[in-house]
Amino acid sequence: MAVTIKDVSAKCGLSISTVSKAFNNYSDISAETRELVHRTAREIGYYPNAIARTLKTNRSYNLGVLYSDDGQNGLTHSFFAQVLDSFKSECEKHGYDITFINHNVGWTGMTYLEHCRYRNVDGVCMVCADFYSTEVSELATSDIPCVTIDHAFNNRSCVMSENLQGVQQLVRYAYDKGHRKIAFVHGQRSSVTENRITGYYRALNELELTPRSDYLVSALYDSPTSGYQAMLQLMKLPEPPTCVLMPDDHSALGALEAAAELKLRVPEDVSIAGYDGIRLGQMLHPKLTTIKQDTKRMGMQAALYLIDRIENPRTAVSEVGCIPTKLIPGESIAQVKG
Amino acid sequence: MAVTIKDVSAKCGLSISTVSKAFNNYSDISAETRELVHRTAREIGYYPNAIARTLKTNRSYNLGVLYSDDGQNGLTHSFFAQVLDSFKSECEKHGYDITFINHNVGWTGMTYLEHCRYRNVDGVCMVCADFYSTEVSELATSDIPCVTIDHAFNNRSCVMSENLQGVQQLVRYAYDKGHRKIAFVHGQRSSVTENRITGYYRALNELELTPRSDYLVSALYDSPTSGYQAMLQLMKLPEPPTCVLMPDDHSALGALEAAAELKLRVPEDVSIAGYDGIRLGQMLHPKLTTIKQDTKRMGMQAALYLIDRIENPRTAVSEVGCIPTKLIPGESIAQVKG
DNA sequence: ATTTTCGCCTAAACCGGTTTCGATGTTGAG
DNA sequence: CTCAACATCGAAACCGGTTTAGGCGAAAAT
Repeated sequence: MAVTIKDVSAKCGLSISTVSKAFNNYSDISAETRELVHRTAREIGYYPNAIARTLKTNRSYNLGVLYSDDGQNGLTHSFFAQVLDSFKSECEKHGYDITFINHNVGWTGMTYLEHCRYRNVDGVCMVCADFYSTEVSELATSDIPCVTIDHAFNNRSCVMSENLQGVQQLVRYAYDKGHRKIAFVHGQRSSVTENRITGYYRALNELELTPRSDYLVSALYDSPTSGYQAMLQLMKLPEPPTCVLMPDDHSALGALEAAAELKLRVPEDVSIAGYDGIRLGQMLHPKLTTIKQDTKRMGMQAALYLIDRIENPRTAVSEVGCIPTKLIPGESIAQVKG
Repeated sequence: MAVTIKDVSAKCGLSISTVSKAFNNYSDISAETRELVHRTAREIGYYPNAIARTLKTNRSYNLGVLYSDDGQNGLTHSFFAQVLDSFKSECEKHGYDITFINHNVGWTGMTYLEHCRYRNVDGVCMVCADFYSTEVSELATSDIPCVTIDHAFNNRSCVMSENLQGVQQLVRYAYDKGHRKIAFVHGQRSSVTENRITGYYRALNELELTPRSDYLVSALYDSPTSGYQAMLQLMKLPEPPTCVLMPDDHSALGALEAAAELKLRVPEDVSIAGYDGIRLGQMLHPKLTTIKQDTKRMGMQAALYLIDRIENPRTAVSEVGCIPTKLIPGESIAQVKG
């Protein structure tokens, strides 16, 4: 059914090798022949088959994307979806397709690394994965080029959102608005969380506020329910905070819900901030104060790093890209009188 | 680097063919030999390479996913993301990976069909695509098994959300709440839109309400801005509707915004409904009245249909699956006094 | 004892390309 | 006129599997 290199070679009256060389711009093919081959190929709709090419060259022009699908929401996760979307379009510009790497395929479970070899991916990008698992680090330390997002492995390229600075900026913003009792709700253990907590403490320190252990609360990312509970917990304190920084916008929605239930007006009675800058945050009343991550640039940068490592294995060094965040003032942090 | 069938055959002292056959459960391999092969494979971590297998068998265990990435938000589109997520996990259960099909890869543009052949996908699922384009229908009428979601091609399997019934149900709900001036805002031209408009008219007809052309407004899917404008347009009418049905939840958010700007309370002054049932709709005040589409089941069903066509090319017939929707009452449609 | 049948395994072709190496004809230098 | 250099092209090996056709020894049938 599909048209192969044989069809082209037959139609041109040339050998298969010559056609292949013409397509790969070998220097020992005359300009006319090359032209003839290309014209004929276009005529009969020939494209070299990726599978066959891969088998011989071991270059699939296929990149793996690894994320933890164990969590309830994989592709639905808005941060991940945005990064992925951008990563994907950059890859396509360079002629790469993408494939999801997982360990639940059909048979007896393959590991991530095995899945990568099974599909001959040229490289792999890891986002929102469980970076502490042995399976992930096995892949990270393998010979397969890889880039990580929001986590740094030794000697591997990575793209980091400036989480530390982001939270710092947010705390300062709250401080400038007159808040002194600023609580921080953090997500699950991860590099991101660690950086954000560090940012929180660093900001408090800078502003000469004494950290209180009851103002540091644990919750889950992307979970309104969990955010709801964290908010309740904080508001029940004998001395509740006047401003609460949530792990992300979705959990902030849970916090807003909790505030509403407690008959607390936002931001008059209590201030709340999110993180991520999802579109819907700006459609709320009050508009959500939040930190916008530049997901578009993160995905693009990751793709560029990865492709660079693949196409220039010698010269390419592992790079670390820091992508700046941006504070979106919104209206959910109120000005407090001194 | 990677371990191949040769390594297994060498270690077992068997020929390559025997190893291959042992792996593919050929009957002319003794139980002991088969056992030996499998054990050795497990020991040295061998998995048959998908690329090599595909080349010979023309079965890639790879499925294409086609969606229109021309729109601004591809993977970010919440309906699409949900369907895809479910489709993907069902595929993985059956040992299939997925690849995105597009026509922007590297070179001179391949068509969708060419991309499918280029990657040897076993089948392709089309969602949120431009079903009216020649390129898409070329693929749909090719010999590659395919399944569509929310659009029916002749003689091809498809999964349809019950859009007609969904809208009908929504109109009836509004009617039962006392509304008589019910406007319908629809999205871009597509089967979905056509079905929904039909559902709208059919419901009006059933309820003996006379349709008014000024109550049928055009907007865009997934666009708060567009929803905002549509809402303004409707509210400026000399005789504005008391209830507005929006194309989806996101555009409903735009409509809510417009209402707020016009100092209209929802639902006291005007009622608004969405479509899709996104999580955030239920976190608003008032909670959004909407129709929940069973995206999970849609994705799963599509995968099952597609895999069935692939694995049983003889017996499989094109099937049409209708996935029921569910009304989520919410609070954004008010009871109106007769 | 000879032939048939069977059970088990291997050799080799093949999938659709890429790439090495050599063949051929042409040209330029000596 | 001879020989080297160059420009073009093709034959064949190869990538890692699958699959067909056939080989070989042992058991069963004649």
